[in-house]
Amino acid sequence: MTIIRLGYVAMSMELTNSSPSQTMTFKQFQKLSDREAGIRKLERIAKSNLENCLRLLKHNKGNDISFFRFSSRLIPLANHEALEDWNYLSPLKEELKALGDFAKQEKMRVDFHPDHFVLLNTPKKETLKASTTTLAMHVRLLEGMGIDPTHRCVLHVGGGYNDKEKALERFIHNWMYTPKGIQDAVMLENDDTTFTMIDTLYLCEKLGIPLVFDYHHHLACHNDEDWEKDWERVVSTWDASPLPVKMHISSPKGEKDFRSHADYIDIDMFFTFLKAVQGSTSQIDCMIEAKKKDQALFKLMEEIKKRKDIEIIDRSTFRLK
DNA sequence: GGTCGTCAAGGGGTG
DNA sequence: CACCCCTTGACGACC
Repeated sequence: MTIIRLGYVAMSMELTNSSPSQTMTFKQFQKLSDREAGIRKLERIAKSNLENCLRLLKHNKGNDISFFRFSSRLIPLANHEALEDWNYLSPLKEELKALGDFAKQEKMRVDFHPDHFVLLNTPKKETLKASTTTLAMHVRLLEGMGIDPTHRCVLHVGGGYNDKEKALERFIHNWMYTPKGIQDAVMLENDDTTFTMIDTLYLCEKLGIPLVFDYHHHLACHNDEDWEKDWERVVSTWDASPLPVKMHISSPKGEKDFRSHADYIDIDMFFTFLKAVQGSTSQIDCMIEAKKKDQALFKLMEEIKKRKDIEIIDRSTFRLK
């Protein structure tokens, strides 16, 4: 019997004034006459983001939620090339450790999803360098928290560049030049426009990377692939991971804007997926990507509780009968 | 207190 | 090659 654990992304719609993504744009930073004062301000914003992030984890604990994606904007301008000399880690040591200690103490699965400008298959050297720098920042933050970075960063395969086969091969080529510390942190996700489940499986099996299956993306971009037929292969990409199988769950906003995320999760679509994977592995962690964030998780659980074919474990975890 | 424009990134599509 | 749209949340300006 497969345990299903739900998580949500980055911010809460319930907790007020708890943004972990407050920011200062580079344009604002440049306007400041005193660069050192600007850096101190960046540090104050980062501290507030980390403190709010800890509040979010405590909010999660209070609601039995033990699966959470950190915002990738915790440290504003951390990977900006004009601030390469800024050591953002040392002034944030305590806050990072507090976050990691709490997550470990409460046995929470926490991870990141660096945004879609992080591209490992780009043909441009500068873009690859910036992507590697951004990934290195994510790994450093995890290390600062005292959390093993293994399989904590979900990425897309990248751009198609008018030649999908070549773009896949370039991923492999660039991967060989990617530091091992970053390789170990990466998971790959099928996307909604270019790289299907089978395309992504090709890379994952070849390079030993866990595949995060996004069912909504699959419905948007599948090339007539039968996902159920190859689901076992997806599960196998997690064999060597210390973490359970992970997937993304979201629902289309509408027919016209099918690829956009709806406010909440369509329970019927979710259960169509769950029924098909039932029994395939001991646990699946489902990251809810909905506009209403934690409220979407709570609403989904309310609907799930009404069903007769499930057994509730806690406020974010259940099992199919 | 809503609403709109701006910020930042790379890819992708159009002309 | 030029342009604009995609996406995200924050935030300033405006009435």
